[in-house]
Amino acid sequence: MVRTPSCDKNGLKKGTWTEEEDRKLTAYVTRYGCWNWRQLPKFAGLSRCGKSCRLRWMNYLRPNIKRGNYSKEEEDTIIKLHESMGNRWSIIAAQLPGRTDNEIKNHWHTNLKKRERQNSSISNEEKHNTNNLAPREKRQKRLKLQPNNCLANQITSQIIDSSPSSSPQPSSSGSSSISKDTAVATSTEAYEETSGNFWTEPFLTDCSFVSSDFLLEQPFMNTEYLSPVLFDEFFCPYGLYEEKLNSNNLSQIIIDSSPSSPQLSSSEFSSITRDTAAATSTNMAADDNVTSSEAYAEISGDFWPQPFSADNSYIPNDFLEPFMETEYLSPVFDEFMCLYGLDGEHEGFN
DNA sequence: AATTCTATCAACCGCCAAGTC
DNA sequence: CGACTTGGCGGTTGATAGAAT
Repeated sequence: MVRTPSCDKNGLKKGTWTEEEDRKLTAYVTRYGCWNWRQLPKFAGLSRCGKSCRLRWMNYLRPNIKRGNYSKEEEDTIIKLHESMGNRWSIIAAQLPGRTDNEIKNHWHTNLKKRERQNSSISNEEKHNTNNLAPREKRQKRLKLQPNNCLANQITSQIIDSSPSSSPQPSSSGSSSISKDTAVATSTEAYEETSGNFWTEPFLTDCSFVSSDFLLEQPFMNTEYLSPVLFDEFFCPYGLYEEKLNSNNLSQIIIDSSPSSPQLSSSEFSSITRDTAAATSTNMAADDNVTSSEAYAEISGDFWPQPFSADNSYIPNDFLEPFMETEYLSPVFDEFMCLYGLDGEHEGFN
């Protein structure tokens, strides 16, 4: 049932995933999220293409994947949805928590298709014509199709309503991966709290488990040190951007990227975080007798492609110590600490 | 016991839409 | 505005387990 491992022309491994590879991928995505699937294998130490990693994670390693036999309710749902929507497996999967589109597709082809054939004779001319089309034509037809089925409309609109493109959220790809994976990276309790219907409602993260008063009291709120990106992300869920930015005289950058607030597009977000780095570098330059461009390079340099290799030695280690004594864990706490070389010192919290 | 057939499902492939440069 | 990149989707493949002969 598994493919024999082989390598493609670029030396990337193909075929069955080993336990070691699974461990590496799980460890990396759990800790850092999938900030870029294409780059991810390089930093996770995997000789796989990004697509393969994504597929493995989405279909097998992701938390809360339900495996094993399908209940009658699940099968009925699949059949009903397939009747109304055809092979739109991702939409069908969205209605079955824990099931992946690939798994549903396989189950359909191996079990349910036969049952449906037995139960009903296909008389619909439209269906007949559609089934005779080449895959590409089917896809084009499907994309042009205006759903006229109530159930299909209802489900599609539900999904669109919670999608990043229809609500004012950060980037579709960026934010969805951040929000999903941030939840994964959080402690178990927090993850359960934030996940709920997480996979179908990815933008409803509830961060009420940390008090904003508590954060505002922390020493780093008064510091001039500001991480270019992770600091922003760190405060993002708590809606504390404005306070922090104002405290750093960065009021020209008014942002609030909290998941429940009006959002930014990914381009807006990245330009703002770059701007934040630039502004921070100006402060650094004043303090450290370096040019702002040098400081900027130090901060932002390879930050996006290599988010955890930035040299942040300008942050004093004792700066975060009081915070490390808290029981509160931010969704990006690990990343935050890792960036400053403090990872591992707070393991007791988990 | 050996061989053939069938079912299963993880993984690959190509295409497309959206985002970015 | 066009080229390029990325993530996501659905169709398909192919190795293997288990059943049938």
